[in-house]
Amino acid sequence: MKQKEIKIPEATIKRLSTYINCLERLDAEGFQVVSSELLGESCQVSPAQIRKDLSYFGEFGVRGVGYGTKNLAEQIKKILGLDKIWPTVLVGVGHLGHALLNFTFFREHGYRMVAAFDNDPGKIGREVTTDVIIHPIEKLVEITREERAAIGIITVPASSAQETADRLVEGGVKGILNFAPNKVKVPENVTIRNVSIVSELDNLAYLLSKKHGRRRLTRKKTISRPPKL
Amino acid sequence: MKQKEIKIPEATIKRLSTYINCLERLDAEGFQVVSSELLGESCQVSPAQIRKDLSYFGEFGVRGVGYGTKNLAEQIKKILGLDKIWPTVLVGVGHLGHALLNFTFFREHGYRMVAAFDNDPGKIGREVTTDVIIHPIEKLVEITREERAAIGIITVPASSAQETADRLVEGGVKGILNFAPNKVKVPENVTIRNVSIVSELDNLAYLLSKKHGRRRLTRKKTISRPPKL
DNA sequence: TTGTTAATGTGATAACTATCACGATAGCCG
DNA sequence: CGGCTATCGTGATAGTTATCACATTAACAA
Ligand SMILES: NC(=O)c1ccc[n+]([C@@H]2O[C@H](COP(=O)([O-])OP(=O)(O)OC[C@H]3O[C@@H](n4cnc5c(N)ncnc54)[C@H](O)[C@@H]3O)[C@@H](O)[C@H]2O)c1
Ligand SMILES: NC(=O)c1ccc[n+]([C@@H]2O[C@H](COP(=O)([O-])OP(=O)(O)OC[C@H]3O[C@@H](n4cnc5c(N)ncnc54)[C@H](O)[C@@H]3O)[C@@H](O)[C@H]2O)c1
Repeated sequence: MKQKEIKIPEATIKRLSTYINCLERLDAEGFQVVSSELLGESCQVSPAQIRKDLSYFGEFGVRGVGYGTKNLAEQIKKILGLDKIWPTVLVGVGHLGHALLNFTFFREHGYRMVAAFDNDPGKIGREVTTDVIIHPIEKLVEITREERAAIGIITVPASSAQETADRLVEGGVKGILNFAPNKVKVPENVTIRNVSIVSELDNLAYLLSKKHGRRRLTRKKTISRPPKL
Repeated sequence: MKQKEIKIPEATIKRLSTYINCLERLDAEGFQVVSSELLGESCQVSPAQIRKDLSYFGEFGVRGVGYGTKNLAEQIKKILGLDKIWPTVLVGVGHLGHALLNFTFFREHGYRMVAAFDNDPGKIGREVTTDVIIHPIEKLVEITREERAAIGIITVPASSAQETADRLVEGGVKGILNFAPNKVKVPENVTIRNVSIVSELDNLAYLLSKKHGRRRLTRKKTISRPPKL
């Protein structure tokens, strides 16, 4: 496949990440070779979708046979840049930050937590995991620079999210994963992704109230005005 | 707008959830009225997109003026079913489960944690928050039924995710939010949403390695075969 | 070597989603 | 009360993503 300046769907990238997981599980179950059908069954994506997703990046299978399980996982990791280590810092060691720092899955998949920061004096200096201690927020820029962290994770309250993002950018990170519910602004050359757990729940609530709630009103003009101004 | 059997884009629902947040912030900042432009600026969505999203559900604005901030937030909550309380249970009170149970935002936005479950005897009976105690996993079906929980949150290790989902379904939940990295199967009438934090990070890694990595190879046939079988 | 088989890779097509451009209209002011 | 202005609501259009269908081809067996 030619690799011109083809636009790759964002959804494809998201799926590739899940393929890795499924492939690792299938590999553990003893499948040395998987067809797009088996992989699709395993991660709930249509076989055609899988083949299309992969076709953006090259040819990884053998016609009439399938894909080498280990090999394909390896190739996808390379595509996603997970063959390299990504030094990562986290800001805001509260409930969620603590959970993320203790999530071993990350370090097993290409990310290395190199530092954590908080502004609560009571937390400074504590070891969260064996290799990460909590630094004062004032040292964020310095340490982030020093460690050449490429990714920053924001788990501070919404009110501090923007200033935290600014500091991370100053520290030189190129990507930010933001768990605070408000969007933050970053320069052009920094990538930001927002994780909105609440939106996911809300989505669920919407689907449930549509299916199990009272009947939907049909063909009725629904106008709901704001109070007179 | 007529409300026939129009298909509403999933992306619209996701955005509606974020609009609520932005509206609440703008309201707190003193804006009694917002235009689609201001709201769009605030939550980084185009004004046209916002108007289109809303138009699926009715007319909520005043031409030449804008939307009543409080009113619009209220209306969107009604659309998403957040005007009702959703009794919710959580299974697996580890690092992540603990963080979610302590996330006050949920209860302020229509969700009520009615019970938590774990299979670790050491955790049973402990109070996680003032109103939630940890029950043994064996009582899941019974208590979930009793409390009429509509939503279940899965924060157990991947290996236990499927059996947990099965129990939740047996307990009568109609929607599941799954944080385990593997997809689980549920009956037709139950809605499942997967939250993949790792995928989000991987997405970031992909974008970064594309932008900041070595030059992309262009127009070269990239074939990477699995080892000879 | 050649035919058979199974599963890939991909162009064409359908479905979905976002953007645009503008007509409609509420409020305001003279 | 009529014209002006700001902003909504929406049909038309462009762009994006998923699905389909099948030609292609590696492996294997005879
Ligand atoms: N807890 C969850 O399950 C959950 C889920 C989704 C989103 N979030 C979001 O994640 C963020 C953190 O949530 P949490 O529950 O962990 O909150 P938390 O209050 O437990 O933790 C916040 C931490 O950030 C620190 N902090 C505050 N201001 C800071 C600053 N300016 N610089 C550095 N550190 C600072 C605090 O000391 C605290 O340790 C919030 O924005 C929340 O909305 C949380
Ligand atoms: N920690 C994170 O930041 C994070 C992020 C993304 C996804 N996840 C996923 O969330 C899940 C939980 O992660 P964690 O870090 O909280 O793990 P954890 O080990 O801290 O917690 C798991 C909890 O589940 C309980 N448990 C195990 N099997 C159970 C069963 N069969 N029934 C009931 N309870 C059971 C354990 O006793 C434990 O309390 C995992 O699937 C993980 O991949 C975690």
